[in-house]
Amino acid sequence: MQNALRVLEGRWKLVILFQLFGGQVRRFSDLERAIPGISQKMLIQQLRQLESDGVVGRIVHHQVPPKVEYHLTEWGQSLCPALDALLIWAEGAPAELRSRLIQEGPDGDAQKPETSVT
Amino acid sequence: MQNALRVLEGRWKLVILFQLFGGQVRRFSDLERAIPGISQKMLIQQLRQLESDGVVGRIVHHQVPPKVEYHLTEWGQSLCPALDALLIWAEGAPAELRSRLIQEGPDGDAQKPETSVT
DNA sequence: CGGAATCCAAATTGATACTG
DNA sequence: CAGTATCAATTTGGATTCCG
Repeated sequence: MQNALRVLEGRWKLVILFQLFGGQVRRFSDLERAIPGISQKMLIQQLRQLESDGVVGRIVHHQVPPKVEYHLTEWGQSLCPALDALLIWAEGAPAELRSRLIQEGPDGDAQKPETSVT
Repeated sequence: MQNALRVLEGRWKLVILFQLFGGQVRRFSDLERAIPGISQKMLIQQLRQLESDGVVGRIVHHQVPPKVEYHLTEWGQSLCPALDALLIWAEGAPAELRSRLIQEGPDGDAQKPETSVT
């Protein structure tokens, strides 16, 4: 079980999966454009991992300008309900969050203990 | 939206959340024991992040042997449907995965191109 | 018990440049 | 277009020691 969750680990995995949500087929450059901030390296790396984990499928069209399309595999599709639920959850995010996380990368070993006491 | 997803990023975040699933209240040591492989440092770190992101709540009981309990906040609770869906998804994981991921940590810039061609 | 602090190694990510 | 290659910068993770 932990193993399955590890498939989703990674800075861009979920974001990518959302792009492929519902059976969408997208080209490499489409994804690149659709995901601001991601680098080619990260995009291809995460895609490769998702691919080798069996969540994403890749199809190469040998044309003059190369064309490669990505999509969710069958198992990947079975993730949709979860992605959907996550989407709903994300919408209910506290307004603070929407802006805070942008600047400060996760963590930093910051601390501010006692939150509530009895 | 990307922001909300980042809240769940982290090697142990989801695992911890699953422990708090459904309104469970657990002590620090409970979590430590329930999550094999995690270190105190990681546990406290991830908990603090989840806390500052408003997903997890923390209550300190000033007793002789200290006692601290963690639980999902209201927003955290709203994540349950998603966790549930993930649980279901994870169960349908290909048998291969169940064992593969254990050894090889994610990535490593590994590559094996052409998966399927037209 | 429930951390905090430190040190340090390893993994992940990012920016940039280059290629078939 | 769809990557690959490299290198540097962050992050992450683990082990250990100490504290109220």
